Amino acid sequence: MPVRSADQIIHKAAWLYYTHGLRQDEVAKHLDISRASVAMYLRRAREIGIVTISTSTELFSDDVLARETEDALGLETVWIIPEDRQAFNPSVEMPVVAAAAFIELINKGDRVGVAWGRTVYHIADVMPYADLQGVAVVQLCGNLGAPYSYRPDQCTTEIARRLNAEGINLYAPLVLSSERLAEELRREPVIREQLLAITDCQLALYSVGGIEDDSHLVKCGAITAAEMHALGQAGAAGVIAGQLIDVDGQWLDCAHNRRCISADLDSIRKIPKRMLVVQEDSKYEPLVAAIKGGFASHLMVTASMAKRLLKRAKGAGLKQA
Amino acid sequence: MPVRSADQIIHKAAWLYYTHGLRQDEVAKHLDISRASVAMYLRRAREIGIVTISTSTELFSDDVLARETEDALGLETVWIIPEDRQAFNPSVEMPVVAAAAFIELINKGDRVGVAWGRTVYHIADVMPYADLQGVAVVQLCGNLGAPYSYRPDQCTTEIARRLNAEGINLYAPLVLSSERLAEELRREPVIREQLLAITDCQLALYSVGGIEDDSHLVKCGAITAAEMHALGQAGAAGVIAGQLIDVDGQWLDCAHNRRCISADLDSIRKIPKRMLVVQEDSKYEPLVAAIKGGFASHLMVTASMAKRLLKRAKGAGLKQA
DNA sequence: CACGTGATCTGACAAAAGTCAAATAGCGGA
DNA sequence: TCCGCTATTTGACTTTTGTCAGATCACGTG
Repeated sequence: MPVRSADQIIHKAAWLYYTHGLRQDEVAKHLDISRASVAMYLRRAREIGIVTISTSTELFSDDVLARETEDALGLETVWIIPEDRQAFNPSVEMPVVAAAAFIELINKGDRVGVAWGRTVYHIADVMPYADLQGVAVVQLCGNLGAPYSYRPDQCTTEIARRLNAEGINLYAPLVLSSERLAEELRREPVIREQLLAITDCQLALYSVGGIEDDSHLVKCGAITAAEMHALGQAGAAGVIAGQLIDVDGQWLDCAHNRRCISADLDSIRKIPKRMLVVQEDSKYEPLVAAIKGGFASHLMVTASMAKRLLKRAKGAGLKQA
Repeated sequence: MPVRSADQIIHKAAWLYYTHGLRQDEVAKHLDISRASVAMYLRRAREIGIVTISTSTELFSDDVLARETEDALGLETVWIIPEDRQAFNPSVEMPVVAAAAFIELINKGDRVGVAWGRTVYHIADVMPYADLQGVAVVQLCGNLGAPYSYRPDQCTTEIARRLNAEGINLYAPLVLSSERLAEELRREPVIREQLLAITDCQLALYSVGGIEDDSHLVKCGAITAAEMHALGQAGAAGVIAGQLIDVDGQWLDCAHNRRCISADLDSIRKIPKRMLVVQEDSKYEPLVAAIKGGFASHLMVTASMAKRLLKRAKGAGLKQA
């Protein structure tokens, strides 16, 4: 066997086939071997990794990153928001792209759940108008007076309005002053039904909250900064639909969560398409927790965030359970 | 049509198909579209150029260069000798690789022509031993006493010996003192037959000579340095099988050529596989002439030479006629 | 609101690619 | 030099893919 002749012929066959677009029998004729051999060489070429989806051109680098992140994290779809590009601000563009992607995920007759947060509201704010009759937009978490102009029910209502869909609000506060009251309210038929109906959603849209002092729950007055600190000590890692989750994405057994009226985390996990949109790169830890907890099947993040996730996944093996 | 969703689905389909190796119907199921659409997206992906032969990994960069050079110059096979790699000296390695590649080109019962020169001798010197009975190694050009230890007949003989093949020497001088004598000798039946038989060769091996003062013809005393200078002025660009060619690779009408006993250039051009091996990067112009003249179907050069050829071909369009 | 436009789906057929058992060739060791 | 081993190659067969015409659908327009 002469020097590299084995690789040589494999590479040449792959070149003629993939770059020149010849048929296998043409390649065979060209190299004076049988077509079956060409098929074999091509299989090897693929195994070796000679043939790849274009990564060389800058054009597709984000797409490749998206695909790799999907594979590494076991997600169905990942959207990457480029950031290096000048005049391209994730905090402005991401909601627009997210809204478009979100609409794409909706099928006729679907029931879609919408949680709450700055990100979700921003998405609602740029949601294109569409005619999705027969679609129902349901509120995933209880209400809460907000220091800014977006309350959970407003998100739901606004999205439903824009999509010309039915809006189904949850007529309950997000947090109650006592566990007992929360428990009782949850048992109320109206509320109970609505919470149960969440399992029927085909699609959910939410972000994940942080547990810093400037977190949404703190700003809205649902939790004091001091309490949040304590919760962080107790293992809280992020917020999903108003509820705290630990580093593994599991429901955190704490006073706040017990006093919460919101979608049961397991109900959310059962929703087939769970679209998680994260704008801020600072939400890395909450995001990791959310992914671990299985709260994302569809994820939209910045390129740098995706790279961090990918790096971590490759190193340790962060897969959703 | 949402932001980039068109490209998005094309890229994803290509990813699942090419990287994950899913079948088209599996991809279709995954993306919830018809198989026909998958086929369409994949076609577009190929058209756009999403699928490529790996160029990212250093591993194959030389192979890619080889394929590109083949394409640009219309050659059948190009071998690249890497040079950047440390402890890899083209002048040492190339003959070894050339010898191996040369043997690969020989088929049972073939008649192979061998010309003469430092390069060819070096190849002969490292030619592996093989048992190629039924193969004939024929000498392409007349003999010439050499200042070093390699004469044309020695090249032929040595290669034939190593390959255990039949050696057919050309019993004539390369250059005669008069055109008349050369003409008469060419008409001699023995010589004539042998020269005609060159057309029957399936394979030829040679290098291309330069026209500098240190060129082989000058060193061997066939041409004086002064004559060579004049020939250069007259349009000589290189030497093939002892004969001068112009910049277009055409036979140069000059005294030397007319006094030469060697393979007719057209006979050489008719040989299906013409393996041209060039070690020195300084032979760029002669090489270009040789390629233009159609003297190469198989070419072995250094990476830097290939790059120069490629650059030129891309710019101007240097294709063999 | 009918219309045209462009994209996608369906189903079916032809073409190409994948696969496998058996034949063959190359290669090292006895 | 012969033998047996392994890896490659072949030819025949099955599966997958490419492609087409017509139907359908979404969407923007006059």
